Amino acid sequence: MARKESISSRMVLDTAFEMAREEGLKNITARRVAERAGCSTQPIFRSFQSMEDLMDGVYERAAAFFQDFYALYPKLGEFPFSNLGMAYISFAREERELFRMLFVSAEPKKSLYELLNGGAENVKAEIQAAAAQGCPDPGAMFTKMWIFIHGAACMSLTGDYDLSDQETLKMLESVYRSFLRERESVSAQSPVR
Amino acid sequence: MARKESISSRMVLDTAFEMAREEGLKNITARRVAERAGCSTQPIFRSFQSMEDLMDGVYERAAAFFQDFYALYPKLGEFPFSNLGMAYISFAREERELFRMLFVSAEPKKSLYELLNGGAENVKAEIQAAAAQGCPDPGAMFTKMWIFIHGAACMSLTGDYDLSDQETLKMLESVYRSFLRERESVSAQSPVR
DNA sequence: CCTTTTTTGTAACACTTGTTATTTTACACG
DNA sequence: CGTGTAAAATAACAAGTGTTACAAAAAAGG
Repeated sequence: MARKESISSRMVLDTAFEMAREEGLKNITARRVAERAGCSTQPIFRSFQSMEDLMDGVYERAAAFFQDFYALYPKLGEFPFSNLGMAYISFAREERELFRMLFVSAEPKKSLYELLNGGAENVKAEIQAAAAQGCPDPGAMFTKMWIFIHGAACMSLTGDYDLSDQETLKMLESVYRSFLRERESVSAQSPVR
Repeated sequence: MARKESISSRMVLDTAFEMAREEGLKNITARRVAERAGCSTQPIFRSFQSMEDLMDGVYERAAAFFQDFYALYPKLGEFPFSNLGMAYISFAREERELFRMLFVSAEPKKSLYELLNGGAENVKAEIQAAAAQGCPDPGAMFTKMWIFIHGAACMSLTGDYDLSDQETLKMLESVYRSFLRERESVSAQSPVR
């Protein structure tokens, strides 16, 4: 009875997401998405109420993408935080723009806990693993490890980090062992929410 | 013989810099700078060839601002990296937008060394101080300390870091001592250029 | 006071943006 | 084979951008 849909909202979101992946949210316009999708701007606004709406969708897609990346990341090290750390740093290196969007943008839409695969379960597991290895203050350990991991990830954004995965893994383990030995504890209040 | 200048290029740059300090470079337009400076857009383009030119000036001003901030930062701790670390982290917390512009933006115009007060002198001093305290691999020590410091700074950008200066200082010292004890060394190649 | 010269203000241009009105197109049912 | 209907294309609008042509203003020397 009516014309068949040729540009689905899925296709629009796919296109916008790929662009965001390559160049960030900054220069994504309705016309450029349309051009890349091979259509006019009309199908975009049929699927999404506004560009802001589409950008929200891109953000959600990026969050899901990170969660998949994390879930599928190969287990490289045996010590606590090795998997979380390596996945996080690799994500920053391989998906700079998505990492920026999710973890350093000015208006964070989701907290770290939300982004780490449906809550704090993974984080809790790492903390318990550290405790099992005799860490006197697992909370402080997590705080410090996380700051370090975040630092390496953010450093890769500006091209100031060029260690290989192997070197990174070795460094993370070395840092973890350093922290494990340290008796002094940081304040009880964790900076990571 | 001619009309007296009422809006100097200095005034224009001051205005644009203050705006960048508050909200970043993103939404700075000729008309908004003019409005805030209390003039039309004309004096802006008399002083600067283009908006890009003005933004370059803002960046240079931000770099100088950071160097002053660093130079004048009170000496809070005695251990190596305490001054550099505390100044860097405080700068990130107190001047989020400037920190973003200088240290996490996609197109870094100046390297870290250039930004750290005219070269690597301060960094070298920290490394030598660490060596004097018996650090077996001062280069690796610097790499790890710097990653940690950068991590804390970047974490404060998203509101995920809320330790006080005192707590931060204690944590930095604790981390430094952890690294000092660690015998294992990271790869010889430093990620920080 | 008048003229010259430079600075400033006004207004415009060309372009890009999100968004929407309107026309065209293509499908599926009668 | 029309014909109604939803989708897509076209083209427009309003707002905002950098930038510039041009007119108004102000200072200083004659």
